[in-house]
Amino acid sequence: MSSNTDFFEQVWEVVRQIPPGKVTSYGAIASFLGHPRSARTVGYAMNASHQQNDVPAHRVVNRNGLLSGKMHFSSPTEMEERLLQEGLTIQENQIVDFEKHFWNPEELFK
DNA sequence: GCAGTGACGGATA
DNA sequence: GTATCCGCCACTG
Repeated sequence: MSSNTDFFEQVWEVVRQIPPGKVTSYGAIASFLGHPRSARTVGYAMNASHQQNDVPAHRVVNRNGLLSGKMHFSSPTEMEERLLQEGLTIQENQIVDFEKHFWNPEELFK
């Protein structure tokens, strides 16, 4: 039976597949799940992903490469520090060369 | 049940 | 390129 929160689980499942050093956007995940206009809900799922332990929400940023959700982590610097550890470069709360580190869920089918 | 809000994104002006 | 509006889904008051 599909619950109304099934969308959240779908989002978490995709986010779990994001390889280290890579990032994706809310819209990309939403579109991959068949809801190209539900990027906001993806963000909401990320907020709820705190109860999960295998969801690297720090690898999900907005389409602008901006760390829009850093303030929602345990510490406002946790997201940035974690991305830096994975070899990414952060400047002004934004990922440098975001397009180069962008990971699309379609890669799962490769 | 209605209105407002949110870790967004695309279209339009 | 900037500013504004609309849409989408889930949650709260």
